[in-house]
Amino acid sequence: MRKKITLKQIARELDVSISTVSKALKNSKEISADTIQKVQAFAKLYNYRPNNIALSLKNRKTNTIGIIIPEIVHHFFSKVIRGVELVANKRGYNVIIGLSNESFSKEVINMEMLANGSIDGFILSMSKETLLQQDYHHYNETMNQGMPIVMFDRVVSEIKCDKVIVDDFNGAKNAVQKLISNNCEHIALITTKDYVSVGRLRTQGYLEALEENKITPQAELILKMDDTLDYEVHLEKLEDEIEQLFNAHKEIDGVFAVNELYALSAMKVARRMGLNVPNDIQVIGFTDGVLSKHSTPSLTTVSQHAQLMGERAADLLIDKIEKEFEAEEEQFQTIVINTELVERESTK
Amino acid sequence: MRKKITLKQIARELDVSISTVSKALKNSKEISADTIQKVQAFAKLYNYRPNNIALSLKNRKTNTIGIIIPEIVHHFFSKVIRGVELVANKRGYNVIIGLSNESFSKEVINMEMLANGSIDGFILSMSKETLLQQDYHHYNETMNQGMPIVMFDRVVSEIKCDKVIVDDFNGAKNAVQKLISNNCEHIALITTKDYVSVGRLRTQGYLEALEENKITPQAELILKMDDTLDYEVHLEKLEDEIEQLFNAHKEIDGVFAVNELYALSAMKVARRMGLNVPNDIQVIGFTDGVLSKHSTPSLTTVSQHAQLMGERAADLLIDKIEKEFEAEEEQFQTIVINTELVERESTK
DNA sequence: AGAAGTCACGAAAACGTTTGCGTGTTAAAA
DNA sequence: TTTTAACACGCAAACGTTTTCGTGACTTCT
Repeated sequence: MRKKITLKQIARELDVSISTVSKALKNSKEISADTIQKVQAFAKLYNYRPNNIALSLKNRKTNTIGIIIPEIVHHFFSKVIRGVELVANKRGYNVIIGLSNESFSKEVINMEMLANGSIDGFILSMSKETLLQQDYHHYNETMNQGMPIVMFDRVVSEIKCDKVIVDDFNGAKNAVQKLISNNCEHIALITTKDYVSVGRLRTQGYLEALEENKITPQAELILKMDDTLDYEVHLEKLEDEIEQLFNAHKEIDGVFAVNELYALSAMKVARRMGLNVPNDIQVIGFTDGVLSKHSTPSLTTVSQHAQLMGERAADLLIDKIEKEFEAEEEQFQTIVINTELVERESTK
Repeated sequence: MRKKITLKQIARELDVSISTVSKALKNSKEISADTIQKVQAFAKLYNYRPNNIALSLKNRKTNTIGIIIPEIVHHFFSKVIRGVELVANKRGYNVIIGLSNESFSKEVINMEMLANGSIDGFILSMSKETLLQQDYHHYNETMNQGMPIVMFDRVVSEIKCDKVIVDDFNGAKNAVQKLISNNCEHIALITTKDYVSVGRLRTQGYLEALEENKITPQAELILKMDDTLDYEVHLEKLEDEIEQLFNAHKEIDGVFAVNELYALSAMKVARRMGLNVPNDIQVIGFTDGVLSKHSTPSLTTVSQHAQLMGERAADLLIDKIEKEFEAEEEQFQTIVINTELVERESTK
């Protein structure tokens, strides 16, 4: 087992200086053809590779981007990561991940770990806890130190940085419009509490679609779940509440849910109550998940193009990193990713 | 926007030497209380943090581990990552990811990118293409340079390194035994081609269970899918073949599938043919996915404890990294993770 | 043959740390 | 008062690169 070889070792073996070796490997014309040949042969033999860390230190650039997400076991986020990784690799960058686990403190810790020189910039989506506490100092501190940040999906207007978001409002609106066009007259909304911006926007889209069609929104048809609960408990409670809703409002013939699981639960409850999807009740979910495609009936959803979001975020970030030197006045942009209604069997 | 501050800058401002600053920050007793106080106050004011890259270079240690997986948009792998991240963070390490996308060359490229000093060790699962080509030189080269590797799930005996694997054989055997105990007499197997070791082992488990129960395995009940196909095409073909199988063998009353999707497809086809799950036909899948839990009927599966695998792999790797100095003769271990049969609605 | 230019290479600084050791100043011991 | 010891700090090397600049040995003009 021979360890990695360095310039210094090559230099010693070949009895030349370190600089000569370095230049020879780069085919510098300062070096004679003889020496170049000799050095390169030796380097190849010993499989020399420049040490990345040394390069990073010298160049004050790591060619690595950090991505911090609340959770990785989640289709949306893993698709985003894939997108990020895709363009990052293409552009010569590595990706280092940090999971906040929806916790504020873990988010802060993780960012601090990476911000100390390990990476050139951040791509991140805020944890729910951060969203709740509305404490954004760590983002601003990081940016103040000259580290660019691109936020995606869960953003907040108070933070000035580049952003990539989904057009939640129109996505929801179009989905509900679809239900209306399919002759639904009593459309329920299953959503989360409002502190997450995306939930709020989707609710607004729902309301807007109703109003445009002269349908008076009914508060009783809106179910707001508390999604900070433990997963298992949550699911049971969710089904219970949906069942109550359906029982109290037999007239419901359409459901728009802000995520896949809510939509699936609605279908499950409906079936349990003897209702047929999509004949008695139509359902649309919001997400990019895998459940929708494989459920029975398969679920019509609003696709978020998660991978595309990752790609755009990465491009945005790398662009900013690489033209850092032009210290023109900061110019932030927000990219809005359009949603797409993927029609499957849960709607007519 | 003030950039990150360094020891040198603090030293200059306070008119002391760099070493004094460094020592003061570490509360060295070489330094007077006065100076310590002064330096620390200044450092706190400017939010000084040691530069990680410089530390990595100096210590010849990055405190980062690289993980290379074939695909991230996949519950099994993202759960593994979560496990790795969990213990890595707890033990003071970062995680950097590389996706091979099931491609040999991408795997090699990615490993080379990371092996040049960016990380202290690898955790990886082989790509299908690598498995097919049986070209393992990059693993051996990496290990020869003193970089420890821990492989998980998809492993191969030719490579000498630490491994974390699932007990595929017994997992499969127990699942099939369960079907048999539930009075299934004609059990079909839906699997992949044999080049992936895990597929082969699961098949063996299936056969073993049959034999132990004096049931003669029938080749016609075994469906081997070619999973190198494009996903969509694959799915259609899969359903077709399952349907043919079911039609040709109406006596089938149990199905064991080597992954979630195959199991789900089997249920789908069965339902389409008017069969009731689990009354007419019982189904068990192999996986840790999210589909099983939320399908209707929900699917009985062999859980792989993916997160646990990640945790064990990370511990194994970090242990090796940290006792690297004891250059005793290499000792590799293989950790076998037991599976667990999670009973749901697709079995009686 | 002396001046000028080319060639091929080495020295050294820089990136930001840590740390062993040397040193000047002061205080305590002889 | 001289020797010794403690104290508080600075120097310099090291990690592995890249790159600017300097320099000795030839070659080539005039």
